[in-house]
Amino acid sequence: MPGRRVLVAMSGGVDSSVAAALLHEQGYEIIGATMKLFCHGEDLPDRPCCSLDSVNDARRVCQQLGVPHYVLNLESAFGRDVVQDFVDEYSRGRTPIPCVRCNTFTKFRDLVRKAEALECDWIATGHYARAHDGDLYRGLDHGKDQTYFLWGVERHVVERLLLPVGAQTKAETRAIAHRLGLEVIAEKTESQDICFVPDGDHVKIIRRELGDEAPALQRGPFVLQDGTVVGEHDGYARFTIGQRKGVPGGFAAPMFVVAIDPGTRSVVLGPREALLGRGLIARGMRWMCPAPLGVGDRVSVQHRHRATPVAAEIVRIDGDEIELALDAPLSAITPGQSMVLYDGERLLGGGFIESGSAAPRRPSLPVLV
RNA sequence: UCCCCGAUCGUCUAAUGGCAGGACAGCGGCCUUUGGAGCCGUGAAUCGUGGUUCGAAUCCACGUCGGGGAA
Repeated sequence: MPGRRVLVAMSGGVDSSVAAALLHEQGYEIIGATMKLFCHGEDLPDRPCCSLDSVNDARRVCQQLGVPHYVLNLESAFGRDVVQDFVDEYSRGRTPIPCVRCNTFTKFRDLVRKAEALECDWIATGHYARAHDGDLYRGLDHGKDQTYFLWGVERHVVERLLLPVGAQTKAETRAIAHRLGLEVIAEKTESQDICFVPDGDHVKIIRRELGDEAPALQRGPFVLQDGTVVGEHDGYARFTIGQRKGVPGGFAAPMFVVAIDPGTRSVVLGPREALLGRGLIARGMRWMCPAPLGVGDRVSVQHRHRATPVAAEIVRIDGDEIELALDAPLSAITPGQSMVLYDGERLLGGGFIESGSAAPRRPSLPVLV
């Protein structure tokens, strides 16, 4: 019989502050915790999360609620599991998704550890998602749904997870913040950019970690799919599949990055149609649902944040590798990004995209014997 | 040292005597807890100097630059 003590992850933003306040209102015993994931050096103002200001905002909300507040220093784990991977992925010509790795390897894992140390019965966050009996469902406000970033959280964590804002809209959350007197944070802007990249320039991080000589930061050719060289770029780490910004002009139609080849440092360009794929392979597959699905099962796949999911069939599973045949083509299937499987609103699991393919693997047809 | 051909936004190009237009790139905004995309908005050019003409990117002369040819 679980009690009422809950450890709330508080970033200092609107969502997690309201989450804490709502649970407090409902009679839970709240303990606030702010995770310090990295050090910005000389602290930058107005960072939506992880800045000194944010820690102070979270502390202030806890004071207002009259509850304790802890700061968890997770800098070394975050550096190892998130920042290092971020840099490695770019070096390999892939596009990392640090938010997923942070949720999977840092945030929730250490939050649970701290919750156990404090003998909490529950943990809570300000994510727009809904948890019921160990399953995770999309946030009621589909425009704000964050399940795409949460597929790596383990089921036993979800079983103890409270997500108070997941069943309401962002507008409602802000309204509640005002009602509860959380004026300072009620109108904070949405967090954006990668939290450990202060000014949105991720190349700086790569340079800091790998130095100016890193191959991913050296000049290289822009080439068309037939091999024609059409220009020069300042480092393939500045590009991702589907990107249009920064590619040379002079074509009749917009051109997009369709591939990155770290071996030759080539950034391959092609028209919009060249981005379409009917097959997808992912690795690091994790299932959140109690019983993993198998070959022949049908799912709904989302291959990037805020993309519309498409129906697909599982055509192969080898260990943690999975291959899907898509009913409809997806654009810009990007190695390194997440693909998340759903059954309607319910999150089934996810993995990291290894590759897409133009032609789907032949779906398994029923064999008549 | 002669003869051709060419030169228009950052790029590719349209306008062949009548307001220099488009595409792509750029920039700004919206959107967004990754990177992108998308949507809305926006700045940007006739190689130079003369001449012809009511009017020149367009015709003429000279020059500059680029490409090709010529002992």
